Amino acid sequence: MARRGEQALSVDRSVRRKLLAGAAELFTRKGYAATTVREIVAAAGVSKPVLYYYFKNKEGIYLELMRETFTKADGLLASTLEERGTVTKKLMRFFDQAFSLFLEKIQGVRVMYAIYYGPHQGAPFFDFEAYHLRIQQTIRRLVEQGIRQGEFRRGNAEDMTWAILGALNVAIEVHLGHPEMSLGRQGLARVLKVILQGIGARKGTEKGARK
Amino acid sequence: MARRGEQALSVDRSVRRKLLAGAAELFTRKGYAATTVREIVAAAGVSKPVLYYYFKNKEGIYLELMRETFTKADGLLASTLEERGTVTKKLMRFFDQAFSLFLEKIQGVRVMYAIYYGPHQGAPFFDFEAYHLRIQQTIRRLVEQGIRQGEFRRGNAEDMTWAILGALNVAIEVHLGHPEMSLGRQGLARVLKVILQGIGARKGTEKGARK
DNA sequence: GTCTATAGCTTGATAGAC
DNA sequence: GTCTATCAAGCTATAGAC
Repeated sequence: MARRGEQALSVDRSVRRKLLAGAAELFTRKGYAATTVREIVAAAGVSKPVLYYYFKNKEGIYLELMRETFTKADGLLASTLEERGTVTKKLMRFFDQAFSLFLEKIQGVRVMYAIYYGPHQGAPFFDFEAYHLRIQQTIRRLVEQGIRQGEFRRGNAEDMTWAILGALNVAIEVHLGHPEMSLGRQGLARVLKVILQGIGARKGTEKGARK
Repeated sequence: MARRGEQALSVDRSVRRKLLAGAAELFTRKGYAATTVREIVAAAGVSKPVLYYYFKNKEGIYLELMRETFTKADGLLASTLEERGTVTKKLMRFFDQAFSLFLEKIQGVRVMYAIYYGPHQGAPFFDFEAYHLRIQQTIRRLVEQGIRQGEFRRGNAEDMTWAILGALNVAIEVHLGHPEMSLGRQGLARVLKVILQGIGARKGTEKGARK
């Protein structure tokens, strides 16, 4: 049963992926509501029942697509908090991996953006907010840690969090709209550094920094 | 002719505004394609020909909505560059006014976001990119000016531009998704300060700032 | 089961009266 | 400036042939 299971799984994976990829492309281009199950299965080169086998229905494939897109992000958030080293290092690594993850799951992210900022189109509820919040809180904890450890300037942790998050947001959104002028991982790292230089405490000038 | 013109204009304005506001609300909630001319005129409490009188057609009201949303932004960009004073002051003032403008035209911005990140839905082309680019270039010029004048640290102007723009983006997007936790004008000003403190040159420590 | 023709509805748009 | 009445084009659903 194990062998059959594995074999089935590999075939499974291939068709499953095709369906998910096709659905993502169609959801992005035409929107969730305007995309028909027919089109999805046609794009994957399979028949309708195949979709209903792997996913319960159109809602199911959408939810699975969102789940698949965000599930790795959750792991990244958890591992970031557990990491050791300076907060600066943690943030740099987190941004680098988060951006890589974004690139890997960009089709899913596109669908997310369309649903989040556009009309719901009857798409089933998926808790995007929870992820936004978790990312924000992770960064905030890092910032607070940085302040406690004297690595960052004493100041409003909330404001610093938004400044940092802004860099990730901008990198993602530039890439979504203009992939050809994307900052890329290196660019994002540089922008983050620009911001951290403002947040990082400078040795010997802890106070009196502002005029 | 002046008097008649004025009178006509004031009545005009009222119905026009109602149509534009209703259209914005519907485009946001249901999407451009799914919104019918009938719904728009019903929301404004007028009959169909009224819409065709003020705007050429459905595309026309959409384009006018976008034009109305972005036209003031253009003036703001121009006046910002002409202003006098420190670059920091200019940036602070620009962000404050840009955010106020965003709040004033938030319905139009919502429609823009939906079209930009979502499916086009057959909406006529509107050059959002041009505005994004113009905002980016304005900030970039300010940054370069700041560097030239010794007000900002010598560094990659592009990276600094993205860091700054990130703050505005975040403030706008938080407000769009969670108006109740909006940074507001004050919050945005604080976040911008956080970033500028990193970009601004510190007196007497021009070099050797980083470890 | 599958395809196709068509009836009926909805849509964007206009003519002409007031 | 605004309305009623109406149009043509396009879509959806389905009856009925195969």
